[in-house]
Amino acid sequence: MRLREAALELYAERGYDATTTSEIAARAGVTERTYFRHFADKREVLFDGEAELREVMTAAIASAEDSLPPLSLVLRAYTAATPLFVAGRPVAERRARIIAATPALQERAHAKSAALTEALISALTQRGVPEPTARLAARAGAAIFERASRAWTGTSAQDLTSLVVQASHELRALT
Amino acid sequence: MRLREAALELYAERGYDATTTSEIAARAGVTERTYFRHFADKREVLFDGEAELREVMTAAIASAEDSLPPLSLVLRAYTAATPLFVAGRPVAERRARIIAATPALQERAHAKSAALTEALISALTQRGVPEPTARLAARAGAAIFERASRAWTGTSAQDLTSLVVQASHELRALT
DNA sequence: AAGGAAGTGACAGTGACTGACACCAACTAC
DNA sequence: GTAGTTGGTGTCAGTCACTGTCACTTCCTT
Repeated sequence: MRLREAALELYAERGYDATTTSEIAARAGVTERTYFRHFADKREVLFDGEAELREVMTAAIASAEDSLPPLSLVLRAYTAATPLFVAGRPVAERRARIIAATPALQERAHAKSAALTEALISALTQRGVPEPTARLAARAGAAIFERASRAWTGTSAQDLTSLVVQASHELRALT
Repeated sequence: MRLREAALELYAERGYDATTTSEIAARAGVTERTYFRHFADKREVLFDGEAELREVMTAAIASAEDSLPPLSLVLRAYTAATPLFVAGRPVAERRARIIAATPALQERAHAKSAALTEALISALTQRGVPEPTARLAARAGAAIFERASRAWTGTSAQDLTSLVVQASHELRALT
């Protein structure tokens, strides 16, 4: 979508607050009205990989072996999504800079990851995990993955999966 | 503040989307402009206990005994804040209903609790806890407290602190 | 009494977002 | 082939969240 690219450019060039949706639309060669037919609001342009991510991760939970404990299911979901992260790397980096500079976008980012966590919880409960346990597992998994992910983008050398395992041990050590 | 009460009433009566900031101001007996001198935006009226909460919790971490491990510090912070939760109970309940019915407010709520987590992380690192460990502990603590808090509002019978301990064991069992 | 700080009202302006209607392609049915 | 349907778009008008600016009051200080 050209709107996405246009927004990415403009937000990077002059900042989120200083760009109007009308400008984004203009750079993409369409009308402001058309912009709002594709994205719900000014922020949403930067957050539409989410749906695919959610599907991949919930599918990973749904199709995992029966023997796995809840937290492993969650971690499995995250590692199943690593191809998406790797593929989206170049865009994700530009995006991250913009979000880091814009409180309104950070808010949306938190909402998205909260929604993702809810989706994982729902995938777990559909497999029979009781809801309170599912909540705890999903949030623990998110914490573990965030920790691993930070280490990953920091060094960018190691394998993500092994970093996840390592972070799990760290969490275990904390409890 | 009368603006807070006015907003609470109007959001409950006709819903968040269907009330204007102008109406809130009018019910409080002031101008819309005055509303925006007190609150940054239409959502913020419902979220200003946050500052006090953050101070109490970070102070609890800063003033705890030296021997406590990171996760205990975080849980200590949450239990230190329970008087605030108890005191704010009646308002919190009305507030919760409104937030549950309004995606925009849920977004803000997530942002607030993320900001709180960041504050706890910072309080931990100021005590010498390395940042990655602090992040993990803060997020684990948040997960534990959420679980305990849900059980608390559900039954409303038991002591919150013991529910926190119980939730900690649940998390330990998951790892 | 003079002056400064803090809170407010009035007013004008920008920009995000919505609803309604018309237009134009491409594809389907008959 | 023509009619109708579907999906994407432009246009226009309108609402409302939010901001900058100026003037005014009140209260507190010196």
